[in-house]
Amino acid sequence: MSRAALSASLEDYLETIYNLISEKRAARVKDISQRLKVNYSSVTGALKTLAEKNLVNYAPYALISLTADGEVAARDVIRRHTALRDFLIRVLAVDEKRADEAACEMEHAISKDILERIIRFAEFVESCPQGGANWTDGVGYSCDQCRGSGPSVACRTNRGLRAKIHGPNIIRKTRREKKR
Amino acid sequence: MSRAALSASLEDYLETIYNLISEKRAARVKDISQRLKVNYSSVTGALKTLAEKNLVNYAPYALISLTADGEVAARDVIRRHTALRDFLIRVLAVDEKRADEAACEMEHAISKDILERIIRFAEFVESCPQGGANWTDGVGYSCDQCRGSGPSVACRTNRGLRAKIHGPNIIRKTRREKKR
DNA sequence: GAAGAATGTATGGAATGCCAAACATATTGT
DNA sequence: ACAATATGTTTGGCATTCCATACATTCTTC
Repeated sequence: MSRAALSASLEDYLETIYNLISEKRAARVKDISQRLKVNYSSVTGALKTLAEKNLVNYAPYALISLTADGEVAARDVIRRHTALRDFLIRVLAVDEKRADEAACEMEHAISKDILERIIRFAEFVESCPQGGANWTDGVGYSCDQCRGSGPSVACRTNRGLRAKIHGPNIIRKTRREKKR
Repeated sequence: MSRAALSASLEDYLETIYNLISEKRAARVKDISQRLKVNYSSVTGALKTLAEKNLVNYAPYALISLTADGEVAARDVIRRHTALRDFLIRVLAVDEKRADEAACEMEHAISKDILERIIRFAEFVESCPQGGANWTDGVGYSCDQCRGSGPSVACRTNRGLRAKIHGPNIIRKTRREKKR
């Protein structure tokens, strides 16, 4: 099929085009160029590539729009971006600006499987009263019972359980895999 | 700071070299090539680049070692890899193989700030019983208090949201994915 | 210790993705 | 309407990173 896995760069273009269209009803080379901080000519080049892949409707000097396929692909990227952003903000307490920047960089390197878990986990942390952790700058995380810096007594009592649930300690050997 | 920010590719080479040296006391072109699934000639090329940057000691046909700077850089990559891997395994309950693969891809796209938080958060989840969430395949996350058939008091307070997490409707089966 | 196997290097070429500068088209202001 | 300006395109060039092929060196084995 045509599902030929887009490069990070092309994903960025798609995402930007989608956002521009939702915000301003139209995407222009100039705006894409500004957002992505690349040269006009880079944008033209990318648009041609995306047009070849049938993801954007592109004609010289005309406004740019997404094809149906392009919209699907863009939404997928944005879903990853949003999920990561939410996770960073809600779970790791990263401020919005940084979370957005970081999501930008990480969104291209995340599998569906892990994305799902991140989404679920963020939802869980948000909704489960037991799961609430608080980030204290310069200190780390604590929950209401564990306030202060180190783990409390209560926290220690359950270590065995934790270990049982999550399995024994982890081997730290790394293995490499071919990239994209 | 001669820190000229390495490419993802060069980081992979460094990491691999480091691991090979710790495992086998020596890094060879052949082994690097195998681990990274690239051609011998790509390895030679990368080694030259790394040598120019004073990160590896490279002489044709000789064993490869890291310089002091190279070792620092490699450890930094590995720290990111390990932290991500641990987080994925311990917090998101991803199986080891996948966690390792994912860490590989994400390790190049993560800022120091966020890395620190991830490390702290994983530590927190590990040590605080209140922060422990459990991933149930096909169901999602739950905490100990939310377990079992009936919702606990704590959970009832949040019933609407909890239904979203625990309810049978949102998540159906584990989905397979490929891509990338 | 030399033939053959294994390992490593050099070269040339391909794909991606960026930029600068020259050129083309469109839009705007008077 | 049309000159000035803004926007978009083309071209050529550079850097990265990979591969295939041919060549070079080192290691192994008889």
